[in-house]
Amino acid sequence: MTEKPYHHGDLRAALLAAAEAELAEKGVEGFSLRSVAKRAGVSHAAPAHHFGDTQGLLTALAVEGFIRFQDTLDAREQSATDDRDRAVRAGLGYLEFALARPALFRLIFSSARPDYTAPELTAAASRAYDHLVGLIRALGGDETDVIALWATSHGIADLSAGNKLRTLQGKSLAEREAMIRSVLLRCLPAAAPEFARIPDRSL
Amino acid sequence: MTEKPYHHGDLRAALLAAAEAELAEKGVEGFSLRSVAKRAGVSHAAPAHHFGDTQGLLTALAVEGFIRFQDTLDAREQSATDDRDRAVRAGLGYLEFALARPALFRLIFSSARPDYTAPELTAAASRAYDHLVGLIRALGGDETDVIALWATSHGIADLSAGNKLRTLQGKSLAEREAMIRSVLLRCLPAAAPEFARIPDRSL
DNA sequence: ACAGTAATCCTGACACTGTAAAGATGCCGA
DNA sequence: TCGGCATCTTTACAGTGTCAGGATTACTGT
Repeated sequence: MTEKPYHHGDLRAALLAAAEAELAEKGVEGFSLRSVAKRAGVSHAAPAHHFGDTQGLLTALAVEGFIRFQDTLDAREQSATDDRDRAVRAGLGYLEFALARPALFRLIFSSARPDYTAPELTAAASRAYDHLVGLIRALGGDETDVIALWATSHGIADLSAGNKLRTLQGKSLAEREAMIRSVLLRCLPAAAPEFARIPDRSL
Repeated sequence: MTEKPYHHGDLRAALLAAAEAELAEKGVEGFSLRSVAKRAGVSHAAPAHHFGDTQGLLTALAVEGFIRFQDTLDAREQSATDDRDRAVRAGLGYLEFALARPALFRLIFSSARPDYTAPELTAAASRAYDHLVGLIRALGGDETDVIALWATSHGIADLSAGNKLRTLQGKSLAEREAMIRSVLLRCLPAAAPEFARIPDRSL
């Protein structure tokens, strides 16, 4: 039987997985490095070699978080009917991620614990941002439109992750999505002029 | 001379002030109760009597935070020209507070450390929410409009507090306010029908 | 095949943290 | 005045992050 070899084999990945579980249970503020090591069945100082310190581990976890975040958005955008619908779906994906992994969401967007000067992290974050810019560009939007879509998507997601939006929680899933869609649509750049006046059937 | 009497006099208020300073310097995640006690020039166990534990202190601080938050919004709304402008100014106040006290902002909106079941805290939070609902009601809006204004205001504020909106940081203050105003205006319920079509002069 | 080196992981230690228990101090009412 | 009580301190303990040094294993060149 494998009696726990001295060398783990892939401790780095195991620690990242343990860290994600720890994060999901305790949140960013209750995150403990020693507890992560215990989860991975390894000594409390083992993570140091792979990640340096706690900040290093959380930075690596944030990188992974950004990738999963983008994956969630991409998955939703797959089934888009046009560019406008695509942007709206991105916003819904934003919310989906925040609800599915609230702690990870907080880590990558509202925590000071990761090192945001680390090149891998800035790269991962920039990738997500560039993707957003692409969505708006496709609609002929400008900087203001980018801020509008991002801020609104982020606001809905962040408030939902913190259970602040009680109004939405009472509704059914269909009702919720409908409300959010209508909110997100307001943020998009105005449709082509010949259709801009048609009340609510831009889709 | 006052040679440090055994009884402080108003330690509760002094601790709250020290806690706010600690929060501003170290952030929610670096907040230390012992360090707060040291700031107030008192033993590390002194806060226990007034606030129970760290959560109690942070809860009390969050209550104060909500009050200041609302004060910031109110101040901005004072100089509003009409209900529409009032709602926009509220959003700008939201941002102002987040930039002036990012850590306090995080504490009341994105932290799991305060006890959100505490009646004083839920009361303070509800007051802010009710005020927002009032703003939307005055414009003839519904639940969706409340979410739209809140989420967008919150998104801009939260992203700005975390220095994520590099786009805005480059601009001048006037440019920034103009962009945000235009974003917030999209979230408001449509203006009265006879003015709805006028391109950009709803103000 | 084998020795040396580097990578990996562990043990032990230190300073710091939050919390609880028990003692010291001074205020205030009976 | 004096006892009770709120207030604050001291002491203690378990848990945390990080560092230094030692143990174990894998890998590399010969």
